[in-house]
Amino acid sequence: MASQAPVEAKTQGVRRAQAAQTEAALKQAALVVFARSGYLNTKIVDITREAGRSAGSFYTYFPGKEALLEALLTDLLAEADGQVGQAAHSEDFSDRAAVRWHVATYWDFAKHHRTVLAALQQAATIDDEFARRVHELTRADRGHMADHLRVAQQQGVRLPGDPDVVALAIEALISTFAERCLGPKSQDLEHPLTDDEAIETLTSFIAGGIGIRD
Amino acid sequence: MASQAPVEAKTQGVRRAQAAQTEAALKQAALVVFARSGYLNTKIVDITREAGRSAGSFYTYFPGKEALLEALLTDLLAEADGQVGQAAHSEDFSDRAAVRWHVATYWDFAKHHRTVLAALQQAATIDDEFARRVHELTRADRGHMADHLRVAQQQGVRLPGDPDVVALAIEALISTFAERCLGPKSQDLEHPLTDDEAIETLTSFIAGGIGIRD
DNA sequence: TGTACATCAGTGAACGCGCGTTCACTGATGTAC
DNA sequence: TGTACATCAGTGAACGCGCGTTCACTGATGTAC
Repeated sequence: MASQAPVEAKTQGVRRAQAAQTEAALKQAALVVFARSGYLNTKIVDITREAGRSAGSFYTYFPGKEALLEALLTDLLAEADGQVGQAAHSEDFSDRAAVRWHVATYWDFAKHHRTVLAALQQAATIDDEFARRVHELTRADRGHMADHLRVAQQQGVRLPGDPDVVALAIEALISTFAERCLGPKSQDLEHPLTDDEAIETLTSFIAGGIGIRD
Repeated sequence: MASQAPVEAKTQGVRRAQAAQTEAALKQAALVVFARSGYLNTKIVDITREAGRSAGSFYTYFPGKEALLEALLTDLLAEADGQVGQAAHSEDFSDRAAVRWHVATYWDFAKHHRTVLAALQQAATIDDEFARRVHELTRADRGHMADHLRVAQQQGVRLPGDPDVVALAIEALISTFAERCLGPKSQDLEHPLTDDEAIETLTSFIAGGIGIRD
């Protein structure tokens, strides 16, 4: 496997590949351990042990646990950006389908990235810088949603409050509900939901909540 | 002040009073520091310094930070129990007023106890035992709410999903929205809401969300 | 292709910081007579 | 009321654990000639 590297990469190649592999192994191991114990409970050696490396090896790639989490966040954003625009969607939240599209998109995202999202949340708890970044990241979403809500307003929908406030409420609802259902320590429901049930329930709840009468 | 203690309490009284005062000072100081820095970032000496005592003094009253938080939780529950039944309320969530009553009650509770609630949340992040207790405490609320939703269902209201799931969604919405608006680090809104605006918006959102057409 | 030297990923024992926790001590309060 | 001793809240320096971080070392990979 590793010995079958491309011929043109012979020079410097093995070392570079080794390094890349170790860095990837550390990130992957971090995801495993974060999911098992949570970001805050994870020690550097937990990660290196899971990755099958020595403790010192960690610092070749990351100056600390925070930097590793930032790398995971960068990966996540890169992946998310890669998927942007892959599907056009309606701007108009007076349309239930537009609401559903947003709910489903966030649900899939939250499901796929639940470990990193939970880790970011935990990091934000004790680290103001992470708190700021998480807040910044979600602000875009809220603004986006508020715009959609304003469109709906112009269509005659009577919102339960200011669009920015309602957007905050929707975000609170979806993200916390997703966390409780998908999170590593979801103990909240006896009967686990299918994705579709969750998305349908959230969509109906939000559609009704913002005043869509269908 | 301290020297004007009641005459009948002379024997043993000063010592007991001193002890009680120190314990209270530590709890009060903990609330101040938790609000300022968060539970997880708070060190024992931060609390004793805020209380104007020495580090060692802490352990006369609490075996550790967790025990202090548990004491604060006990106080909170005692206070909440003292207020139970002070107002009868409608069981029927097909009535918007019943929904509003619940929202307002939780909102006042969350506002009054926001520091302890945030601290518990943080403790639950790294401590399974606290996670279990928080989950246990909120389960009662969810069950309560699910019952109300079932009543509404019998009144012909078409819920967006299973009553237990909808109750989970409502709890997620209210608690996270309250945390974002009231929490020590609420940076989420440019224009802070009045309590009434928040309660009205939440009530309308939830009433619409569970299918009440008013 | 071969040899001698340079570079670098990876190791793990050791170091040291931060902070929780202890403990010998002080002085005030309480008790006994 | 007074005296001698006992108890206990409170002190803060010191101890030590846990864990992040470093660093001298190894062996494999890469380079020069």
